[in-house]
Amino acid sequence: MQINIDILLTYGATTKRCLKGETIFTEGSNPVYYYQIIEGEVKVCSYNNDGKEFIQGIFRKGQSFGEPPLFIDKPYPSNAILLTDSIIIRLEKYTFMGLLDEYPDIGRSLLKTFSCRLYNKAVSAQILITSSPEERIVMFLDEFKKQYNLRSKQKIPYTRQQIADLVGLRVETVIRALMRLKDSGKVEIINHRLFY
Amino acid sequence: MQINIDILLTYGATTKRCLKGETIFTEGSNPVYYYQIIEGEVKVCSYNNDGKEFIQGIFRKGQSFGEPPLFIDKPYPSNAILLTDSIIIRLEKYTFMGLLDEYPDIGRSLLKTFSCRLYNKAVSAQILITSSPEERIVMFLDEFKKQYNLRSKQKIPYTRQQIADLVGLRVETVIRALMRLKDSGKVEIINHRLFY
DNA sequence: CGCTCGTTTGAGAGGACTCAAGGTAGGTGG
DNA sequence: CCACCTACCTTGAGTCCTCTCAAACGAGCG
Repeated sequence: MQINIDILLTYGATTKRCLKGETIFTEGSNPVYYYQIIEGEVKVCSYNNDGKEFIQGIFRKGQSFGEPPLFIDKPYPSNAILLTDSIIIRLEKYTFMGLLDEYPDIGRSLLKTFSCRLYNKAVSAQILITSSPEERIVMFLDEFKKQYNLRSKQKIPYTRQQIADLVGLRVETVIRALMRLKDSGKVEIINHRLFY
Repeated sequence: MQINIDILLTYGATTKRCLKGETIFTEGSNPVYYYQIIEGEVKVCSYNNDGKEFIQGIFRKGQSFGEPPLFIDKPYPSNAILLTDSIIIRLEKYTFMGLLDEYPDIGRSLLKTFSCRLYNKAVSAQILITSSPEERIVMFLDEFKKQYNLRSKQKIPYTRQQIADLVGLRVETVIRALMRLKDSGKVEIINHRLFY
């Protein structure tokens, strides 16, 4: 989802520079803004009782995030945290709703975005119930590449810890699985960098 | 999501009686219809490489299902199978899109539905990465009750197998976890029937 | 009664997790 | 240019517990 920045500004949106590690919203709080990334990276994540982190998704330049709770009367189920220094533009919830009324196309593309996300969630649920760590990781990598239309042997822009948090495993397990995947030729690891 | 049946019929939707076990659509096939349940129950599920089933969701009377792929050019990521004899109404994809144009309210409520589902998926991802079976099940039951606004000590309308397939465990594990939950007083089991 | 579908119980194996420690790369500052 | 720091990666050993397989029990229905 991406709304033209000029339109957002016309509607009174404000931009803000933020630092790596800053929190945009937290689990349990009530949604007030529509957010879109002008520059930088955001992770949306939550924690289970053990304190284990699960990354619902990582959003990059141009993408919006955290919209669903705006439409239903529920607090955020997750946290949004900056992975890098970023510039974020945000628009007040009610203004955003007005904008939706004015521009039916935005509603339509939001439907598309949500559809896409639901699709991805269906796939990632699939990943989460797969028992073999190798399979989980390969499924995740496949999905990642499909999402960004990448060809073979791309550098994977995730740390082992992030992969672990995305597929629901522990770092050590991810590392050991990646080793086996390297041995069987499915991935390449050059100087600790992962390629697929 | 629920569209008025008369409107659907006006637009040329057709209703059909179907039998328990029938498949409405299958993983990998291309979406052609919007579906809504007039009577009965549908499970949307997929299978991982081990053949283990994962239930993405169970839909009941009045609900629509399988809409997201209509909006993006992707095949279904899951199968839809009838859990009971049912009556299903379906509308051709392109007609459905036209209907969306005519009735902005439908688009709006679809956004709400999708938001709800994304919210639930966020929660269920949370469930899937939780290690303790007891916790998984309790989280699932909590979510189920919240979704339907139920109070305490409700009969849970799922078989152990279905719970297992919903939270990503094996039947036996679910049964043993339920036993422990019964012992600790968190659930009640009367004559094999589960209450929470 | 006899079928079917769902539930229960037991024993054993495998493998992810945990904890603890050490290694490596890239950036910073003296 | 080197020492240091931090974030990330890697390895090992041991435990725990889910999964697997196999078998039996229970309830509902024609």
